[in-house]
Amino acid sequence: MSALSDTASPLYEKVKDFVLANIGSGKWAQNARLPSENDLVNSLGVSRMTVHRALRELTSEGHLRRVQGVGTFVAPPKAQSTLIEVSNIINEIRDRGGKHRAGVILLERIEHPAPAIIRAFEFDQVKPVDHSLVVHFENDVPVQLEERYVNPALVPHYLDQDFTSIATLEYLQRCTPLTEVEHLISALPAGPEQARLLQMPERDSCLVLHRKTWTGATVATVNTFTHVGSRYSLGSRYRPT
Amino acid sequence: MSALSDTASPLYEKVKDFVLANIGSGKWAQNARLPSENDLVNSLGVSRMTVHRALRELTSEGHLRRVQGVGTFVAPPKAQSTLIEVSNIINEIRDRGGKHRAGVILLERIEHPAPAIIRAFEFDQVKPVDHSLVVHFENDVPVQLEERYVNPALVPHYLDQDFTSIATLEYLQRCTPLTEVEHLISALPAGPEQARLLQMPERDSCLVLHRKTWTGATVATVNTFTHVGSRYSLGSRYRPT
DNA sequence: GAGTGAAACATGTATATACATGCCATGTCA
DNA sequence: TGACATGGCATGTATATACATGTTTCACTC
Repeated sequence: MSALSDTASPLYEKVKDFVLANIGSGKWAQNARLPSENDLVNSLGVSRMTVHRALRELTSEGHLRRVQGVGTFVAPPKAQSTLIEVSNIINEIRDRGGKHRAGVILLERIEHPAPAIIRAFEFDQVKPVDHSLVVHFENDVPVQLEERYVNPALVPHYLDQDFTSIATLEYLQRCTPLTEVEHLISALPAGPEQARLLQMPERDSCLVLHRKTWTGATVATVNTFTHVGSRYSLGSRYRPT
Repeated sequence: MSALSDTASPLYEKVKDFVLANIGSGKWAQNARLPSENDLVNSLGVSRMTVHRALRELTSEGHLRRVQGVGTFVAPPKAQSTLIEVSNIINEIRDRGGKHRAGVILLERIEHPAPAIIRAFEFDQVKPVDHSLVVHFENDVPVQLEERYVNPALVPHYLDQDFTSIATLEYLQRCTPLTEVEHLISALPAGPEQARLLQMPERDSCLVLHRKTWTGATVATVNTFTHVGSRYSLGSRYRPT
């Protein structure tokens, strides 16, 4: 009666999956202490070296934190990729000081079968997709337009999210064990709809961030249009291990 | 008479250092085959598990490529960070097909003590810095302006580089064992000089990539101005291990 | 009560051993 | 000459064992 899966993957992979599942389900919360290696040896029925390898790899991947003589702990959500701070515009406005006000308007929110434009983004073509359109304000001036295509099945409680208080990219980052990320950044003249929503002249430039996230075979896409005049920028910092 | 260092680090670390040293010195060239695990066991005097761990970690770090039943090989220089394909505009133009021509003009190339603007970039303030200004053309139309501040001491043979044939970011990526990378992307109206060099109206938008690379304490900076009308974009794809 | 030392316990490393798995070259047989 | 089997060799995994190293706890001593 083992808690490990019965797939064909190696044992140490099963141990890793077991640990990740417990973290993902919330059973082992952030900074919580894991059972010791010997506990896992007893409860999982594998050798200590196997457990040790699994925990060591999870540590080097950033999921765990280990302290010799003390124990193993769930690491805070890691910066899984670069560009994660990108477009967290709510925080940016907040950091500018007290006299600025951040605001958000949710313009549209529908669930619908994937149309052509979404199929082009390689969405799972069967299930409906949550499409939402959000405008970010600073002092009642629109500075950013976010267009999201997210498969709700992928993200737990995605539909319950409060878009006004939580940065969406940050939330997605937290919840999706992403397997691949693609960023495309360009500067394009605003189309009619973008110009209307951002209250800007129609041919003025938008800074566009197209972000595509894979989790297994499913894809989530976020397009962010930023009014150039707003002088926001997108940044990232990467520190290799 | 072991080939391993006599520092206090663990054995498997010494094996890793030994392998990396042989790769770095060029003794084991790219795609060359390494001695087998058993060979290394005999020549280094450590157990196979220790050798195996070292090689496994180097593989997961992207330095080696291993094929079961075949052997271990020196991996091609890894994509050390995301955004590496960024701005490799020479390749992008070449990939568009035969009817396009890529061109480059080196406008300015001086070595000078770091002025204020460079000190602001946290350069080593003592040594002179190579400053160069390069314009990329497609079919005689300027599409991109690159402004580089590089410490020549950092990059071997940097001054001998042929800017017209080799993508600079690619070259820097190859040569510098970077410890940290920062990207800042913004869309800004072109200033007088940028407008003149890119032959564009002065207030039209530029897509600007500011790239700052640390190697230890020294810093290299590349600013890239792309004319929005050229419809080039900056992209990256990240695949976590 | 304060300080000390040792036990208990955690992770970290190193080794020997065994077997599994995959690739390739060699040799045999048709 | 071609197809196939096989042995050799490479990496991959799993285990038991031993010891090293760092932290906490707790009992004992002064």
